[in-house]
Parts: sequence; C-alpha cells; structure tokens
Amino acid sequence: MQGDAEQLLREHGLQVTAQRLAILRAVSSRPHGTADELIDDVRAVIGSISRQAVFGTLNVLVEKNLLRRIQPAGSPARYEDRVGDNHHHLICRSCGLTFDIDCIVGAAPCLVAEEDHGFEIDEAEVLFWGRCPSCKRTGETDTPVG
Amino acid sequence: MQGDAEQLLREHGLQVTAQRLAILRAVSSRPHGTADELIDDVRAVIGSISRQAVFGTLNVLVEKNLLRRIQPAGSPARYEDRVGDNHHHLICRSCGLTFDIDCIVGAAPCLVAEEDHGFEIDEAEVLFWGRCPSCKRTGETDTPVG
DNA sequence: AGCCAACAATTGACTCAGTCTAATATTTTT
DNA sequence: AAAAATATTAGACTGAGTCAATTGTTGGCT
Repeated sequence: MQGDAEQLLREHGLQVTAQRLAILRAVSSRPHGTADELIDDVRAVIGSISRQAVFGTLNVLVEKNLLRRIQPAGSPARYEDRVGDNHHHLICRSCGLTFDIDCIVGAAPCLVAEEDHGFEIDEAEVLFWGRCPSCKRTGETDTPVG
Repeated sequence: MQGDAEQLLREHGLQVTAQRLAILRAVSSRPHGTADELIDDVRAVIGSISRQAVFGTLNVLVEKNLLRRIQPAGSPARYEDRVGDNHHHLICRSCGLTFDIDCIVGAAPCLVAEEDHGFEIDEAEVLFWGRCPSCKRTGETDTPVG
C-alpha cells in the first residue's frame, strides 16, 4: 500500500512525506477515525507528529478528494478513504460508532429535493442515527458522541 | 402567541420566564437561527440576556422537544420550532442559508437502511448541500458557512 | 399577602476542536 | 549543490459551547 499511497500523492501534485503516508495509512486502517485518534495512530507508527501537520494534511487530502470528511453533530470530524461514491452513514448517538451504508436509492445524487429553491445542489447527505448493539445492551446514557 | 408559548412551557413542566418566552418567539420568527443570532434577537426585544441563559434554555427546549436542533457541518447549531415531523434541510455551503424540505419518501422514518448493523435507528437525517441563488450569482468563494 | 423551596439567570472561568502566523526544515527542481 | 517550492513545527488564538458558584425569580402553600 505504501507505493500506492506515494503514487496517489504524486498524482495529485502533493509532495510525498513520511507524515502524509502515515496519515493516509492510518485513515485507511481506521475508517471514520477522528483527528485525535489518527494522531495517536500515526504517532504509534512514525514516532511523532504535530497536531497541526495532521490537521493540515487532512485538510489538503480532503480538498484533493483523497479523503472524505464527515462531521456528525456532537462529534469532532471523522475521516474515511472511501471516496468517489455517495454512500451514507449510520452513527451511534452514544459512542459515535460509525458504519458505511450503501445508498438505498441508487447512484449519487441518490435523492432529489422536490423544491430546490433555486439552489445548485451538489450533495444529499444522509445520516442514520441510532444506538449500536453494545450501547443498547449496556443501557448507556445519551452522552454526546465523541 | 405569547399565551401559547406560556401554555407550552407549563405543559412541559417548565417555569415561565421572560427569557424563555422571548427565546421561543425569537426561534419562531427566525427559523434556523444560530444561538448568536437568537441572542441578538432576544436582546433587541427584552433588553438583555446572558449567553448562558440562551444556551441553557435552547438545551432544555430541545430536550423537551419544543425545538429541534440541527448541526450542519461547519456551522454552529441552528434551531427551529417545526417539530413532530421529520422534514429535512437544504443548506447553502457559502452562507448557511437553510430551507426546510419536505420528506420526499413519506412519513418518518422516511428512509430505511438496508443493513442496520443491529442498531436501533431512530432518525434518518437528510441534508441537501448546495449553493443558494445569491451565492451562485456573486460567485462567492467556498468559505465555511457561519 | 407573604414565605419558602425549587427552579432559572447571571457571571466568569474553562474546554474542546480547530485555525493562524511566523519560523524552521525538508523536498523537488534546476 | 543551490534555489525555489512546499511541508512541518511551535505556540498563540478563536469560536462555540459547557461547568460551577452565586444571585435572583417563580409559583405553590399557608
């Protein structure tokens, strides 16, 4: 995967650095991770990295469409490397556990608003909210996801 | 409307205060307003109120289901008094302008995930993202909504 | 009407997630 | 190998919201 990641960065006109490769690998091995989780993962692999390098890199990768950012209510942003389709998400209100959900309707844009108010609509984001099996079981209280 | 709001608070076991009434009225006259916008509105009406009173009141009102909170990515939370249905939202990426969109499928829950991963799903939130007519016109840059 | 317990509002410090800026270091190009 | 471009670091800062202690208000009860 290292080679692929390197290739990917070059193709998008980005310099190849150990930090970027590590971040890319961290996102792919922990889909829907938050920036802080990814920082920990990257540190475990390459020893050290600054918060800002991670935020900066995540931002350019999202901008270049190598990553997708999702920002569920009450949670810090999460990142995934599944881009290019418009799949959706199922999120636990208690613990923030997140799954990908394939679009129920079809290809993106999978939903169409009847009245578009003159907007140029580019995305229909669907978030399924609920409670994951383990939070159901423990009867955990409705603390904001983290 | 004053009488209705008062009634509404009492029915939900909440004390009636000038602040709460003003907040309720502010939300209904500015649907999708942010907390800061609502603070300004309330101050214009009753002279003064603390930030915390507004945040605290919005929280209890959301908790009691008198208001609904929406938290679009990149924007502070917005509040509306249209509760009890599961309508959706159309949001401008540039300026945050928000419209209600009636559910395209039917009654809530209007969408069903094929694979629920054992979750107890309670809401399907749909956000249509785009660019409003006036931001299209001015070619305004993609600054985060505010 | 007046009292009092519960509830609400105010004040001010604090947190969390993320951004900005300036300085330094590393890549890539020449 | 040097220059130009780009990336990384450190640390201050911002915005949105929370927490805790104190003061003030509301509404039920004599």
